[in-house]
Amino acid sequence: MGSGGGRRVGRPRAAQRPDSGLSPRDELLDAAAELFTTRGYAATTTRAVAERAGMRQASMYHYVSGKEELLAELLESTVTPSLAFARELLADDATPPENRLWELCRTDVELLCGGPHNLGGLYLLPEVRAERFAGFHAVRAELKDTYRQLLAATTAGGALVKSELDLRTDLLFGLIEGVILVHRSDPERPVSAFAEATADAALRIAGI
Amino acid sequence: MGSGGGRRVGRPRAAQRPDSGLSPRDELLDAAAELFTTRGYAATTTRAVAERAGMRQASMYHYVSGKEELLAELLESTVTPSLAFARELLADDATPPENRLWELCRTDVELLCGGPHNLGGLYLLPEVRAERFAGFHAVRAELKDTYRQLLAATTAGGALVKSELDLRTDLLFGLIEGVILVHRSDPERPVSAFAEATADAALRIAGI
DNA sequence: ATTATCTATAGATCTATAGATAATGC
DNA sequence: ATTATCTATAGATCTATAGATAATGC
Repeated sequence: MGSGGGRRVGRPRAAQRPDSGLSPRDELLDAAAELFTTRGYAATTTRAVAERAGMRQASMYHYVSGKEELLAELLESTVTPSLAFARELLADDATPPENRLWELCRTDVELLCGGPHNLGGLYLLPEVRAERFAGFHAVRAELKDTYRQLLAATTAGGALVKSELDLRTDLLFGLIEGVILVHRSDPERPVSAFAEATADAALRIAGI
Repeated sequence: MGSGGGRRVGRPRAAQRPDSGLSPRDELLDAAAELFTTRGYAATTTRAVAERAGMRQASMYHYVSGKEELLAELLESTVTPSLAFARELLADDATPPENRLWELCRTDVELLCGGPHNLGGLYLLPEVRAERFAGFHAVRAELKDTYRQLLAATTAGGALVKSELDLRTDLLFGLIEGVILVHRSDPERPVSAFAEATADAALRIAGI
């Protein structure tokens, strides 16, 4: 797929552009990511997404059923890698829980703030709370639970009663997701040093 | 203003409701706060705001020029009290800076998460970045600068070079605003204990 | 023949204005 | 007369479908 040199089946696009190397569906997802994070979901029209992806508004429907599908896919694609890594860390009982928790924080900040668009910013969209995105919420809840388990496994965390552990988990997870706001206000800051500093801060919050 | 017993000038409203005690403009602001925070700004129609406030869509224009004015006013009304209090604290040199910073964090969390609607949630709307809301951004920037100055005045903060101080300020301010996300995910949690716990966490982040 | 795209558009909004109406105030 | 509201609607969208078109593939 992707390029292929030139000749492609089907009517040519009206506005020809240099081949991006992406499949048309990925071009749409990329365009949607950019527009949803900067202008918001409701404020982004199907026309804006399609034209940014290099096609006409109606052609979009050849690849997706509408805006909702684009947002659902973008959301899941951001949280799924986090969860996969979190599960690995949870299983790795050769490393002290404190170190694993730090590493989880650091990679999550990298994932939320790295990449071309501010994908983490999607989490802030009010529309995300809709039932339609239950899949995303389920994965995110499982990720949060991994934070809780790792925190509970630390020396400091082991000493907490449930309500305290829950509060610490919420603050910890809140700091990690809140980092989206910090990144948004200064997108130029180098991500990797920032991710480490945030992981340090996260452990301090957790009382470690 | 407000009630007055009953008899009011002008054509009666089509859908009569018990007197809320608020002026019509405040009824509109209240309705907008609820809808903007839950559904988002772009997704909220002028009709939805007006009817929730108890009047017909067109009547809204008697009080405001449109949705933008409502959002601008709501934004400023949330951040202005924070800044007023922050200035007081900055001037109060009888109290140790550590205690003043803690108090600032605590009250800001109360202001962001207290109140009937999740007003802090307005900060998360993508539309807020628009030039139109420069007034809000200016006030917010001044508030953030107060955090920086208080942090710099602490023993721990005084030892930091500028770039470190900036990073700590960003993380600290990010935690406070990120608390909106935590509150959103569990609005039932009692605010005042939560505000204190967040202030504790904030000072730990700041390295105090 | 199959495919990817296009153009055109119906139907459903949504905003903001124009002008009518039903109260009180004097 | 003044005021707060109403009803009606023009003009500007925006979404999703129908049907045409311009490529390649066989």
